[in-house]
Formats: sequence, structure tokens, C-alpha cells
Amino acid sequence: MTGKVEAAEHAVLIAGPTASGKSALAMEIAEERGGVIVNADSMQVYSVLCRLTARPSAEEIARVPHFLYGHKHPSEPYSTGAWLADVSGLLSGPELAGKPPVFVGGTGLYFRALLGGLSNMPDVPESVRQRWQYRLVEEGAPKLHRVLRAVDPDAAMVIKPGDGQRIVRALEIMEVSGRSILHWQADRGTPLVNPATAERIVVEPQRSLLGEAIAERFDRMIENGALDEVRELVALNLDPGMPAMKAIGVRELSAALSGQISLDEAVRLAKTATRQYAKRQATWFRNQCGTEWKRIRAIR
RNA sequence: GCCCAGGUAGCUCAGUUGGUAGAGCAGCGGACUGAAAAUCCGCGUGUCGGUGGUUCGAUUCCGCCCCUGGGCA
Repeated sequence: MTGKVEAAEHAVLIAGPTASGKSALAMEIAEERGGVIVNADSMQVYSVLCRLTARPSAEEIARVPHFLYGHKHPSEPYSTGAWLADVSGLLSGPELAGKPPVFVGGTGLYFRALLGGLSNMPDVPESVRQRWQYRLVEEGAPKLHRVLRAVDPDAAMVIKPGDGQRIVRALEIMEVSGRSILHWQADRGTPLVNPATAERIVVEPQRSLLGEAIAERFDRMIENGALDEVRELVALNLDPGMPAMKAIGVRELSAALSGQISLDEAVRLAKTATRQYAKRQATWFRNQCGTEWKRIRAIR
């Protein structure tokens, strides 16, 4: 699926929870080494959501080349695999011109994929996926888990009965390929960066400081027009299941825009949701990133 | 000043006909292979306002005090 792209040499990977100051660090490193910055965040790819996803400023983009930021419209479906394909295209194209890529973002799965953690899997037609998703909504996760247990007992053993999303994925793959998702997962993917020469950094700020930074930054997002972005996104009338609609703050701020809750309440809820997200990120980085990752602390 | 209603987890509250208490939210820990800012799993963190009394035993009953609402003056 990724063809035969040479794994990038001397890449820098910077992972960390939201608002941890990793973008500033990426700027420093990229400038120091004459590199470029590549987005490794699942939400910063969407065009409309600039403020709300804390994308780099125009000033920063003018200083250092940035890639894969805001290059997708929210109406387009996107995925880890699509991102990996975009990265692959970027690395094999002329844009980098030999400059070292500095990947920065908060999506742990993207970093795993970058290092070869995403196996090649058969494509699943949209119709198949939609049918299982429909059944998930209609019948509920436990019932679909029983279906999975019948067709793919091994996968059912690994996937929790409540985890609808993974149950659907396993069922899709089984239907399309006739083989268990575990079979496909047994083959590792190919890394897009050479793990031997990649420098890996994970930012792990103190939780309480991160909470403060999140609150402060969200207030700034509101000042800078995050509400307008949400208004624009809502006007597109997208399926609420689309990834961009799940960006933190979209649900909360659109509830405020329609008058269901006050703006203060929306801000409070969005800050809480962001803190909870940062906690999940921290759990990933703490436990999934091994000793090859250098751990640093600081927010800005 | 008097009358009423409250004071229980970080917050909102439930409850114990007397045997030291539990929900939601928040919080904490964990999982993670094409939706990953997603999805899922686990965990109660407490001078039951204070102080005396009754009692084998009081968060629960009684007295007094403190605090917060509301009402009457």
C-alpha cells in the first residue's frame, strides 16, 4: 500500500499531550537542523478547524515549512492509514529536498504507524463498514460481540464486549477477507522512518501544569475566533460521526451556539474534555513509548 | 432577634426505623493496528458541620453552638 519508499533518515519524532508545548520544541529543533515540520495529529489535518485544534500560526509556518496541516476538508473521511499514505507521498516527493522531517503531534497511533506498527490490511468497502456500523447502533455492542465470537472467536477473546468500534472493525475484516484481523496483524508494516536513526522525544509535563495550560489556551482559542470555526463546521451539515465532528470543543461550542447551554458552560465542558483527552494521551505515551524515547518535561 | 429548610466524597445529592455510608459528575490507573481529539476497561478518594448527652454502640435520637439559604420582624 505504501509502495517502496525509503525510510526517512534522521527523522525527529516529538510526541506529547495537547498543550504540552511540543510545537514550540519542534520549531526550535527544525530551525536548528534546517528541517521541516510534519503534522502527526489526527485533528490538525482538517482545514476548517485551525484555532480549535491549535494549529501552528501563519508566522510559524513562514519560518519553517509545515506539512499535512489543514490539508483535508472535514467532509472527507480520513484515517491513520490515509495519514500514513500522505506521509509516504511526502517523503518520496520533492518537497523535503533532503531536509530532515520533524514529526510532531499528539496521536500515539500515528507514531506507532510511522514506526511500522500498522499492518497492511485489505480495503473495506464503505458499504460493508456502514452495514456493521448500522447494526452496532441498532443491536448494541454486546450483541455484535456475540456475532464476532461465532465468526472469529480469537478476535472476540481479545476485544471487550463493550468496544463497539473494534468489534465492527474485526467483523469488517473478517467479512471482506475471510480471515481474522489477528491474522493480518501478525505481519508488521514497514516503517516510514528508519528507527535506527530516528530521534524520539516524548513531552511529559506535570498534570496540574498541563491543566492550567489547557484552560488558558482554550480561552485564547475563544478570543481568536474558535466559535466562528465551529459555526462554519456546523453549517456543512456533516454526519456527526465524521472524525472532524469529534474534535474537542465542537460539540460543546455548537451547543452554546444553538443556545442549549451558556458559553461559560460550554467552555467549562470543553476544558474538562481536553483534560481527559490529555490524560489518555499521557497514558499512551507513558506505557507505549519504550526507552528509545527521551522523556522531557516542560511546557514552553 | 424569631421561624423554617439545609450542612454527608472535589461538586450536586441519596441514605442509614441506631451497627462508622453510596450514586452521578469531577478525579486517578489501564488498554489501544485505517473513526485514535476515537473506542473501551477498572478504581470511592469521607473527622457524615462542631460539641455535650442518651446508648453496648450515634453520621442517624436529644440539647447547645457554628455556618448557609429563605421567611417574619
